[in-house]
Amino acid sequence: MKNRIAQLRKKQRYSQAQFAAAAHVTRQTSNAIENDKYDPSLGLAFHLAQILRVTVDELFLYEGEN
Amino acid sequence: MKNRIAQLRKKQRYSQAQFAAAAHVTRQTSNAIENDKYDPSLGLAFHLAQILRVTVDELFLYEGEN
DNA sequence: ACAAAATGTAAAAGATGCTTTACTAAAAAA
DNA sequence: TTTTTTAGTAAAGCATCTTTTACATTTTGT
Repeated sequence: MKNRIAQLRKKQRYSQAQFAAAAHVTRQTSNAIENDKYDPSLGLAFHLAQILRVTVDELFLYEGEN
Repeated sequence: MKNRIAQLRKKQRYSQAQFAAAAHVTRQTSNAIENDKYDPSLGLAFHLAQILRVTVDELFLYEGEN
């Protein structure tokens, strides 16, 4: 699943560390998600979307992968 | 996190078993999610939303829980 | 060029999601 | 009421997500 985290994070001038702190997760988690190492939990997906002021559907691009 | 799965599933006249089959998960998984035992993975959330023809944001109600 | 900040990555451990097997209870249909 | 279908629940095991600690590389600022 692809996402637009990096794009939107940069637009709001967050570093990965700042963004991770805002989301109450570690920088490693934030980085892994941003770089498609794995998908976040649903709750975290909502939280990230909220911080970036978009919907979950706008932040993540689901392509029937499975 | 609350959800509207039961409501929308019934509207489309799926049994839990039929719905689970459509989603390619077990009936137990479908039932547990529907009854708020745990949240689905993000991928499954998208899949369920797709089957019920709503967005993830419409299907799940995030209330800043955590 | 040098220092500082930001990003990428890895391994181990704990937490959560999903499956399998199996059994019970409630609701619908006959 | 009896049968059949649908829904709820539980425990064990494997898979995935997240943290912690730690280090390497790249980018930015001076």
